[in-house]
Amino acid sequence: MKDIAKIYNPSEVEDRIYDFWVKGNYFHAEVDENKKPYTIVIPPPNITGQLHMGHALDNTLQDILIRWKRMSGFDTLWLPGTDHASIATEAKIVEAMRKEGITKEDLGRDAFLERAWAWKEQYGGRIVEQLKKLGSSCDWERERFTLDEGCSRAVNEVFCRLYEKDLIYRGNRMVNWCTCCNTSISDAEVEYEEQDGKFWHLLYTVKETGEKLELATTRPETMLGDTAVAINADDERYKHLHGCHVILPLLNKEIPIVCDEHADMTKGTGVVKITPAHDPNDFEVGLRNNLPIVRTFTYDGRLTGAEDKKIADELIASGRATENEPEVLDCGKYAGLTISEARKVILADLEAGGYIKEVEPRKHEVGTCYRCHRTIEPMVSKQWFVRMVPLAKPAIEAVEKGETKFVPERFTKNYLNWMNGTRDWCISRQLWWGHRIPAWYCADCGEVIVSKADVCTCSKCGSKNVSQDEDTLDTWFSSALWPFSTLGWPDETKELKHYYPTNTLVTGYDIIGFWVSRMIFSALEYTGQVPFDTVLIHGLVRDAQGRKMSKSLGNGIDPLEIIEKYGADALRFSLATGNSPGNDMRFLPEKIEASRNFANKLWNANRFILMNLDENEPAPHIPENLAIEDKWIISRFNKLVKNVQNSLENFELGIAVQNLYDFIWDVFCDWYIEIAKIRLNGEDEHARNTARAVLVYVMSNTLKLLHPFMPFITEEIWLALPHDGESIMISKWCEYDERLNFPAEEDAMDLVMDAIRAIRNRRNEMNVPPSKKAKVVIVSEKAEIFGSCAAFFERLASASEVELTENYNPDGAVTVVTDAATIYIPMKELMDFSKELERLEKDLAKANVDKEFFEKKLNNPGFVAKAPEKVVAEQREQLGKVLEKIENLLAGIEDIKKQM
RNA sequence: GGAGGCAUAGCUCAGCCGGUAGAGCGUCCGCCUCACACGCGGAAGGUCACAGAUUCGAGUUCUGUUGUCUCCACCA
Repeated sequence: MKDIAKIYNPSEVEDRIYDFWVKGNYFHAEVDENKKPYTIVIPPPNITGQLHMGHALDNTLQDILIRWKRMSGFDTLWLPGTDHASIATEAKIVEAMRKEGITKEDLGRDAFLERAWAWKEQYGGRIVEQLKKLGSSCDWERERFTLDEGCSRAVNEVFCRLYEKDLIYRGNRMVNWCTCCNTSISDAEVEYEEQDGKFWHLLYTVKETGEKLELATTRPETMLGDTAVAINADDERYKHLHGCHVILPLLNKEIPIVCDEHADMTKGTGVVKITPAHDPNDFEVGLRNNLPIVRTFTYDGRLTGAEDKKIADELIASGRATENEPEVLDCGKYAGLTISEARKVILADLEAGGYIKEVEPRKHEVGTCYRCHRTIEPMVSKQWFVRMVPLAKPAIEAVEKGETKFVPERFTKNYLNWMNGTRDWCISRQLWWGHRIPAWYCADCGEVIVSKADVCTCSKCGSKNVSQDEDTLDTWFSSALWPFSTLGWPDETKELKHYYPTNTLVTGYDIIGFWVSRMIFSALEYTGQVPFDTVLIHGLVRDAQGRKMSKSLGNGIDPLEIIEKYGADALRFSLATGNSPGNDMRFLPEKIEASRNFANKLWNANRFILMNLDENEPAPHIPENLAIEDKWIISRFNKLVKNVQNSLENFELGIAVQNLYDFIWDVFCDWYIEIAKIRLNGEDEHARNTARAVLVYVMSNTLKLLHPFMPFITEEIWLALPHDGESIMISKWCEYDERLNFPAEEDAMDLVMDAIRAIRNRRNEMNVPPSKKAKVVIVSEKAEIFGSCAAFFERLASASEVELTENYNPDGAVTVVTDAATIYIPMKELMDFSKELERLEKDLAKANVDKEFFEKKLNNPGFVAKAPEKVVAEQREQLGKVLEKIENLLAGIEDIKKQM
């Protein structure tokens, strides 16, 4: 028999096993109409990304589900891929170029895209390799990329269809503008941060009455773009000003006082300055009151000047301007200043002119870009939008009807809130890396042509002077199509028919709005079906202090380092343990060590079994002539199968893993293996064979249940044991079998184990070392059971011999009482009678408390009448046990007293 | 302002359908027992945040309070 290391070394095993699986082609899915499909599409990680704990958790959960379903006989597909992550990737490339002293504009679009693809080639594969280290059993042959040909085709198809249905439109709207990334971003991409700001109270002079009108603002630098001030129509303070005007300071421009519901009488002075081009609310006020929209900021965050004005004026003069086209102001002396510089200069000028009444400190939430965390500027800009109301409606209904379920259920509400509140989705981005918008503009007649195919000629005027929109689509636009674009949509492929709709989507609660909701409405619109039946939501992995892991804090834990040090199985096990759906979890070093120890325990249990096997040990089976302990462990294992199955079906992976841990460690290793040693070391060959067969049967099948959680070590061990089939990952999942329940043996073992524990406990209390063996005398009505298990006491309770008797006349014996037996250990030299008496009386007091508890319950007519029969019977049984124990204790006390 | 999570042993967390509270780590005691010291045996430690309600019975359901965290909206 070859040497097996005492300590399991995952790094020696994991890569080898992964290669073995890949060679066996076990991850690959081929449409099999005879099998029920089970499909998961991976949340595609960004190509710029490195595997972090969030990915590790997300993919561990997916791999557990997919491996379980694969073993359960489903035609399983786990479809992997990566996301081009337009803004994040472009930012990284631009940053890298900056270090070389090159800008995007230097390169031009085509050369830039070449660089981007090269980047993708270089880094896109990295995260995939990292997912493999984790053990992910994805079908790598079907790996996709959101910017690959198929996905791009789906994107164009969708864009055109939505445009034809007027669900996509282009227009001047208020958008969130990042002056750093130089692009618009969607509402979902804005993160609000509390900042210390100031509240400036300004004085605008009313032209007609000469009075000073006080209004307050947090953004004085936008005042050059003011085109009105608003008051509430019902505000008694300002009724005399209806129809009047104010003189805008610094510009000396006359702007109207308008009445609008937006002006809140209860806030501040009730007067609001209106800047339609640079504030979302003011934009709405502007539309309602037909106010001019005057843009004073450039898209790269400076104040507009003569050149900017000229361009805008030309556009307006050409007649090409569309609805809500903003005018542009030449800001004169302020032109070219950055927005923050402008604030200082404008404030200084207002101060000098006596226009500032007071300055008040104020905390407020400022919108920042989720990518670069710079302040977002609200800007009126011409962008493409998806009309959300008609699309959201069916998506809300489908979830309300339960066609897609969230686990845990509470996230349904989260989703519905998001869907109900969502505004039109700004989908165009001023970026190059992404799906270019399939729209062409005719320079001669202004026609907009949206087309799947490239356009060279204007369909309206025949001009060749057409050019494609420079912008690309929001990266989430393609992610939204992921569950079906990856299966070949818009073609009716056999994969799409078989694997779609997918089954489980596993993701974090942080992207329900970004991604989950968009997949649901997209799928309903284009495929007429929900994209998945269940969304399994998990929480964030936090650091030991409960903080979010982040780059800036530097508190992230690298899963790859953990894998290297402890093994992927230990990492996966840690992430699955104690994890309940939707809840955040902390990553503690102790936990990973505990998981590593568990793997090692398993390794050594197997080492023990292998050491005892014959060379020609038969494959796992249940042998004849089972001993009581065999029936007990088989019965317990059968229960484990049921529990694990139930837990997995309810997505309670943390509970499943806990059941496995307890069974393997506490039940199988600490009891069954120890007891099996009796027969293994004995002379009876039949008994030896039986014990070996049961060890192999239970171990091998338990490994199957554990395999989804710890794929590597279970495969390594399973292959080392006698086995049928080539790999555990394609072996048949265990099924609960009513015929393998042995309740009588379970009860009997409970009595015996209880007695063994009681003896150990008492010996410990008396500081008797395990090496000091002592005779054990058992007095019990269930002598037969104890008789058949006598050897267990020798092995596990330091018994030198076991005597069963109906009457025992103790002469200096320690008394140990359980509800099934009174046990005497003659150890006269160690006896202290008064202490012994004290102990027994203490036990008696405790037993009497228990007795009262159950009696009170059972004497309660309400309980007996209303509680389920089963519960009443259980309580009666408990009481019976307590009464027996009391009887045994009283007898023991009598004996002691006699001897004193 | 709206919505939601969490509050259980010293620490980190489980606890599904309501029926005298569990794990890991830590602590204490004893063991190198022929698979494993990444181990074995034993012990201590909890008014399950607080107050009500429902129920024969509540850590578990409902209402409120407090603390804490998160998401969404808004703040001119």
